Amino acid sequence: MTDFSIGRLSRLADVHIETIRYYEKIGLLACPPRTRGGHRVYDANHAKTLRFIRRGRELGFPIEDIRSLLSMVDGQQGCQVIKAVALRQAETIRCKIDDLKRMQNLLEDTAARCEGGDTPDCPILDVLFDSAPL
Amino acid sequence: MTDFSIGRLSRLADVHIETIRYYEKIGLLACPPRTRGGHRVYDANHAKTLRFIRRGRELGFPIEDIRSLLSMVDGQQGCQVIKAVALRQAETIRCKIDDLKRMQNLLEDTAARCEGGDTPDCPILDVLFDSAPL
DNA sequence: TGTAAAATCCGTAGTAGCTACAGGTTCAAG
DNA sequence: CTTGAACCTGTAGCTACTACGGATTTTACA
Repeated sequence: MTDFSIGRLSRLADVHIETIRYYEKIGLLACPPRTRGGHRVYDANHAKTLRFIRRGRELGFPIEDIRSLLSMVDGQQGCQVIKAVALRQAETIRCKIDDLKRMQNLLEDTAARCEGGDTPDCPILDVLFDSAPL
Repeated sequence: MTDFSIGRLSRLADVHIETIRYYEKIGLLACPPRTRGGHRVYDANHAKTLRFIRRGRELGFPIEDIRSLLSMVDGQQGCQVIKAVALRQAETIRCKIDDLKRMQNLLEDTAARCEGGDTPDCPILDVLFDSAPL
């Protein structure tokens, strides 16, 4: 009832089969028991953990951070450490957003100044050839 | 006068030596002449191209896009194609920003609701265990 | 129960875009 | 002429998967 194959787990958690095996190989997801024939048999706990992992990846956590978070779930660290990891991640993301915004502005402003004609000088190329910092 | 070693080019363009050799290997940067001993000798054109590449990478262009852009510089396509590449890149970046903003909001909101105490239930973990879409 | 198709197995290699070595050679300053 | 910095090549490693090939197992149907 509560047991399912890797294919079913894949659909349940929306994670590719190969990725599930990969997570097992790197020790992120516990090895499940096997059938006599060698097929993996998962249960609800595996599914819960795998969704946790997928969710963390979606939020941009590196694998090693997710590994830490998972050990915290089992451990007794309370919230502080977890909160710290989350805020560090939020800060990392904020920096990425700022970088991307600068890129986007430069690209769109430059493209707007480009008439798209056949003139030999193109402001986009000028920007690319210009080595001023972003 | 206008000639320099790979180390000097590296400092001029702010690109690691290994990366310069990598760009040469994948055919992005022209092979420079060599000294009798086999050391690479660059000139101002190499430097200009390399800065173009670095700038493009900073703006998030994939290598293959940069390769296209470089061939356009030599070619006669005019601005249209270049503008299209730039706008496509701007759009890609906009999507990335949107994704990241959603992640950041979720992380910061959740962390704010976390008291950081030793209570067994942590809203951050709840969010991670929750499989609702972002 | 037999069989055919779908699912799963494992291991390896490939992806992007570098980075880091090891072990040797060459160049430039004094 | 020596010494130490810079350079050479080639290979392996990084992150987080993805794709493949060829064998085996499971499952659904007759």
